[in-house]
Amino acid sequence: MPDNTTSASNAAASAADRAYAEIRGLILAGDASPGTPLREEALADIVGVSRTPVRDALRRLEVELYAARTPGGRLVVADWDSDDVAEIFALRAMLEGHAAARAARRATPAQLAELRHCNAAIEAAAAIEQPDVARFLAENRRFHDIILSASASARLSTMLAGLVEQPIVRRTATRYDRADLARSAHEHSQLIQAFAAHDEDWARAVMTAHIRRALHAFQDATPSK
Amino acid sequence: MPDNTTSASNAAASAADRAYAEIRGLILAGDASPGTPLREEALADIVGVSRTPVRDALRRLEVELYAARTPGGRLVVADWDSDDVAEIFALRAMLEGHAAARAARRATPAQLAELRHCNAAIEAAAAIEQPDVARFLAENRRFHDIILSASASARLSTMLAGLVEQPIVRRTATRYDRADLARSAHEHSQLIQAFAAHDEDWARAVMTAHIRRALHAFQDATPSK
DNA sequence: GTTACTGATAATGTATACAAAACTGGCCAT
DNA sequence: ATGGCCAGTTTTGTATACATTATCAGTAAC
Repeated sequence: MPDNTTSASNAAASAADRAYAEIRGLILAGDASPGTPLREEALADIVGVSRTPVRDALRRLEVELYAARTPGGRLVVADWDSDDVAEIFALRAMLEGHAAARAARRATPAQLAELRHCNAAIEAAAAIEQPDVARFLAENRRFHDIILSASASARLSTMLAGLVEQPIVRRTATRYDRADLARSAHEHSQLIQAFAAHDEDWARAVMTAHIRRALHAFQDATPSK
Repeated sequence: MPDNTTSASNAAASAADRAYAEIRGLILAGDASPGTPLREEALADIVGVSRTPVRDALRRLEVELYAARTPGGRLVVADWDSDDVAEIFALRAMLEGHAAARAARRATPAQLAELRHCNAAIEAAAAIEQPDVARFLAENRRFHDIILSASASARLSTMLAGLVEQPIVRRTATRYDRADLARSAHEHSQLIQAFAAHDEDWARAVMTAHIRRALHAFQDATPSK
């Protein structure tokens, strides 16, 4: 699966992809706080490539709203307040709900099997004493990707691409509640049931609830910022 | 208003913007039919700029799904079947409905006045014997832009930017039904009422209905393709 | 006749040099 | 002091040359 935007630092990827991953990493890690200018040449030096692929990466980050443009055309690290996070989750709830509805209509037996397999891995990662959070995040991401591809809409995939990981990655810094992880897995299994029944409304409702709960889990885990 | 992506061919705009407008024009006019390769150098010759701004333009067109990438990384004009159009309208209905709900909460008296003024222009364009379709389209676009800015969500604006004009521009080729135009204006006035009452649900419902009706008007006006 | 390979060809990806525009500081006038 | 203006500097925008990768035609082996 050529999902190079997911993997952390694929050495074989193109210079533009490496620049994208690295700069996004700087932003998400907080090394570049909101408002910090993103200067092409400086970033080119950091990444070790020329300005051209850096420009490419910055354009992508701008579309995904990691970066914002000043009136004069310069880029700075975007500022995300709590309203922004709520808005992201609201949009995710709508769009992923829609994707789930479409997936319920189209899901093939093979895709259902894949989802079950994936969710089993998620449960395994959540069930143990010290939950394997990295594994959980990776498999969770894959679960949602499978649904997205089952929904068979390039537009949805494009729109959600910029939305999915953003808050999740930040939350990685905080610690996960084991109960939350188990709840996620349970909601996933409900989702699979809805797909198996080809019930669009059910799938949409479960997905919407799933995302909304994630919002509140996120807010609870994030002190105040 | 720095909305350069809307105007047809702003001579003062940057090379990248001109390339974007011109290439998109080629696609929407049908001069480049679906599947046609979009070669950077050839397009650079056509637009009269170098490959660099053409690359920029193509990246934008790719994000907005005017162009699709082949497995090897080459770009071709994207193919839009009727399912695709229906999907675009479904997404627009969700996202613009959401925007309307947010706008209902936030709309200022100044924005309401602007919307009323704008809709008066739309009614004027629709009321005359030979409707001024160009004027109608321009003002209609402005109407929706005002709502979008009243919704105060950069994310929504970004996401909808790539969605709004696409089917509308194509429909320009077909002739508009005068009754459709009048209906649009009427629905807009309902929308303004909902904003004035700060009723989010009402605004969302009216907007959703507005877009869904537009879908069916579009489908009726488009023979079969 | 079909398939697998190999080289030529043509496209995109990257680096760098140059042009244009925007920010910064200081100066001058009020 | 404050506000506007002008030059220097920095930063982005554009052009072009080079590197790398994908495509395709032709050929040989089966």
